[in-house]
Amino acid sequence: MADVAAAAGVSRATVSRVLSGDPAVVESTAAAVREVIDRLGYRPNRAAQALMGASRTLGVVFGQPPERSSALLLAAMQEAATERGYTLTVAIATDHEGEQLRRGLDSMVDQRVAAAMVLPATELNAQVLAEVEVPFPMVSTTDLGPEPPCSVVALDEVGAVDLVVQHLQEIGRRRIMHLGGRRETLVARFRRERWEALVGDPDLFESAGAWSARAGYEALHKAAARGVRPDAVFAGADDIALGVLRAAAELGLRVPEDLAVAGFGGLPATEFYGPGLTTAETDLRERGRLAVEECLLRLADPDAPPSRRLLPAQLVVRGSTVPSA
Amino acid sequence: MADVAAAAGVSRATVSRVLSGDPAVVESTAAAVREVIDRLGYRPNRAAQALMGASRTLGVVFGQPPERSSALLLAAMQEAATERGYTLTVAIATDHEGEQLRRGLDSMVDQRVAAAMVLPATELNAQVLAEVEVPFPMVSTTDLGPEPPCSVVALDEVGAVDLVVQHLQEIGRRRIMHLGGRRETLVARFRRERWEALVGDPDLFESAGAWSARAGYEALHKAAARGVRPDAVFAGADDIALGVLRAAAELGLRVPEDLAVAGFGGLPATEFYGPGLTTAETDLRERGRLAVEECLLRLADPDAPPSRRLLPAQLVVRGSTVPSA
DNA sequence: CTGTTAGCGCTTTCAA
DNA sequence: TTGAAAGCGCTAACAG
Repeated sequence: MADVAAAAGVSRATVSRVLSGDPAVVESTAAAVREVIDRLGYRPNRAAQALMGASRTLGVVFGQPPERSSALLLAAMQEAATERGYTLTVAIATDHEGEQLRRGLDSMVDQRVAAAMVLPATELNAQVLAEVEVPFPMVSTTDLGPEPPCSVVALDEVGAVDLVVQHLQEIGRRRIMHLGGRRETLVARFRRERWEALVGDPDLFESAGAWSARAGYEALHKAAARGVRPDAVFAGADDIALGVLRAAAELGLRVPEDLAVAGFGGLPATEFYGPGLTTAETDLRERGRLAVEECLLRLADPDAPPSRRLLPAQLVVRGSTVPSA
Repeated sequence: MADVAAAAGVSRATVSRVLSGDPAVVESTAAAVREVIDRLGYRPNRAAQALMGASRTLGVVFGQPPERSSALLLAAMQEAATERGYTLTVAIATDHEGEQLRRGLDSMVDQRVAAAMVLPATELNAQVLAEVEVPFPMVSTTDLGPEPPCSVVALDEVGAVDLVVQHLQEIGRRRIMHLGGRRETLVARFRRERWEALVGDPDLFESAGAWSARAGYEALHKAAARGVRPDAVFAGADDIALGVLRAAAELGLRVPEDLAVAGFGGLPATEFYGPGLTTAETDLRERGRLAVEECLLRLADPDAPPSRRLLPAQLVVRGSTVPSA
């Protein structure tokens, strides 16, 4: 930086101001400095910047083992962050006690991140989020209900469930079963509660206990053994639905005639799950992008109240609920 | 840190030594300092540490849009890094020109990472890797062939292809077609080359152009239209195989009787792809862990020659090649 | 074995 | 509108 300053015939302070886009610098000086900066290929030292408080890095904390969807979210965040001159640092918390999330946040504090995006996943993690004190703004990418303790940019779970269940009802299904994912999880509860509000028969619920195909497979068999006879399944995740498809075949149920099956998530591969899986697609790119945006907004205005943005899902109808032409 | 030093009745330098586990500090002093450290809940400022050169963060640069497998890799790296007191910062490069990879590495330089793990993905990115000059050790998580420009911790592609193709041959298949993934990609070339060495009929190749189910679906149809009549398909990725399964059904081919199908990757969900997908499973946890290990090894001994560790795949045989009992 | 003394590269008052 | 000076929190010689 001293070199740049010398070459441009200004002080280091001025170079610093140009770097941060300080409008106080007169344009002619600024232009000259910028010219020297890229002639010399100068790049500021992030660590030194961070030392002064104004770090240009955002934290990402995942409260569950990363899946394809978290990867997509991360990619979107990374892209948006890069565009704004920020970099990303990540932590992953996969325990059941919320302890790792706390540690992950500690690590973000140590690194002096400007703000953090958190995917709390479980109820316990959400609680940690509500209680923890950190010196930077946070935004959750999972909904935390009304009056959230921090900003939220998440999927509109209620709306998404409505989309799926109403579709199932519109095609004439009356015994719509729900197969929930990992129990400890916030979204498992949201989805179940909304489904129950719409369907009203708790007996048609079965927890798969995980978001996997195997879990879905076993859950449908278990339900069948219990004597439950649904004419539709609303699976809590696409992979759960994949397992259901196999179980249905083994139970002699034709899809969609005897059993309509809908997933949740909208993985690209779902087009080829069985006869094509009907599913609620969520825009993870948009979610990641908005999460970064929200971070920067909070940075700009630290004492604005936390906002809550819920993004709509989109229903994709395929052969698993409506026979294709 | 000054507070800790004062409370422990030592100098800041000693606190710093205790923190870095300097054996020069006598155990009694060290213990006293540690006691004060966690009584006061002191946590060192990473940025300040980084300013001195010895940053405790590792970079991860993905050369492709992150998928489930990169997510798994990232999780494993994160876990291993945390264990060793390191944190992770990530960049993603998805362009076709290698430009973004260069930028990603620049950003790692700016952040003064101690070392970086890179997944170059494409040939162009590998070239960038070979040419770029960075002030930290790098380890590639994709193989770069013999005499790599940096350390490599990757899947043994040759061995994995052998596993799959030999299995197909052992069950009596003679016309083993290969459906390759994204063309620009290093592993697409490795897999194709090894398949060709084993099978010897370039006519049985078709590029799907991407790693997706849709790409696999279209590729098999295209091959069929071309008049190719394979009795087995070795897909370059699990999702490609998923698309193949559907295309096969549409072509009136029974799996596995008329067409044996094998995937590559070992996604958990493959158990429920069609009749269960035979696939080459790779241990991403291990790969991530070893990549971190290799970073630390290089950090400890900067002028050791780059090493090349290739991890074996494991064949999982399922109904898509061998009818289940 | 431990303390003193200089910085690392940047930002930010405060003056000019 | 710009410059001078004073750190941010830590580590690394160099003494002692």
